[in-house]
Amino acid sequence: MGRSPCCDKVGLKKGPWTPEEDQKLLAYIEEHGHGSWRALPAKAGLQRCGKSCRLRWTNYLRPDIKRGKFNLQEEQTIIQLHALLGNRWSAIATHLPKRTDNEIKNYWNTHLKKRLAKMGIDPITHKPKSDALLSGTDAHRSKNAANLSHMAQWESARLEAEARLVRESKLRSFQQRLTRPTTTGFKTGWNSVNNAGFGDLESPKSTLTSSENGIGPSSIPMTEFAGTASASSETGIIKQEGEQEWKGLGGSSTNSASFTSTSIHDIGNAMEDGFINLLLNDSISTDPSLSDGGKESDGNSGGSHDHCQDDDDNNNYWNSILDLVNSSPSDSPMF
DNA sequence: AACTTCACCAACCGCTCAACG
DNA sequence: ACGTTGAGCGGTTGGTGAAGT
Repeated sequence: MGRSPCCDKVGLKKGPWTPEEDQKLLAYIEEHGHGSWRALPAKAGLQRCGKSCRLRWTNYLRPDIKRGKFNLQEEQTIIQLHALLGNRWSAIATHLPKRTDNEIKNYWNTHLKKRLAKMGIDPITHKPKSDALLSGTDAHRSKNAANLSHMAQWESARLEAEARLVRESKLRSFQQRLTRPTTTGFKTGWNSVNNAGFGDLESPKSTLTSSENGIGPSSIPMTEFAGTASASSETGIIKQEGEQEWKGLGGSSTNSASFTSTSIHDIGNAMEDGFINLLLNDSISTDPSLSDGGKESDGNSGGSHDHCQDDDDNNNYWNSILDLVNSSPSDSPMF
């Protein structure tokens, strides 16, 4: 798997792009498409490596890019998807129309990560920091320890499920094209994306994107997360089309210790049976201010909440994440 | 006004994976 | 089956402007 020499080649320019270079690249792609990135620079008359051209195009020049400040909704989306997907920026980016993975990554690193840290939330685990975990009563410590264990279990399951989904989605995508175009609910949602004709759009996305699409059906707007300031319902959870396939997502209180992901033939089932309950029932401690629309904490980060309230908040937080995943890009951001 | 520190973000680097011969 | 190549992804760096001293 040799790495391409790329910009190591002598004579190739590096560093910031000039307006002239941008113009050349834009003009060439508009006329010919990018084709082979490696071959593009020579054809376009650029002293750049193909990789540099590709990055410039995907992160800056592409016409469907939205630039500027992230709004509250976008922040919520990033935080909540990050809680679920981790640093899978390209996957997260598919839920944020017109935003690039690079931009999201930068925004996370420069804003959101710090904000969460400031709120006492570990930006990696999206849980209260360890020092917080170690404080409190024995009962709380015990519970937190259990949560850690569950989180590890969940993470493991999630990764495995994701990997499986990548493989299966490709197969299923092909099969679906041959059979039925209709979709309802999350289990087939990704097929709707595939069937919706996105195939002829340029897709620089990796298999992770496929996996991600597999989780989320299309056509559901990313609005109003649980517990957000804008939440419209009592619970803050929007009932989405296809939610019946998520039955029990928020209401069940059965113990999820039996969850295994070794046969996640259908990630929906796996999520139902497994980490959803696990998350919702075991009350993963999360700063409630997170659920507050991603806004800066107003200072009542848990202290004024009783135990039940914490559980509700946690449920809402993770519900909202799952709800979000149950949605998909309102349009195709990248492709 | 000069200097330092901080924040932001475009771009690069290096790794991985898939396609292809 | 194996090696090579192209492309994508995530982590990191470095330049630049803003804010602070």
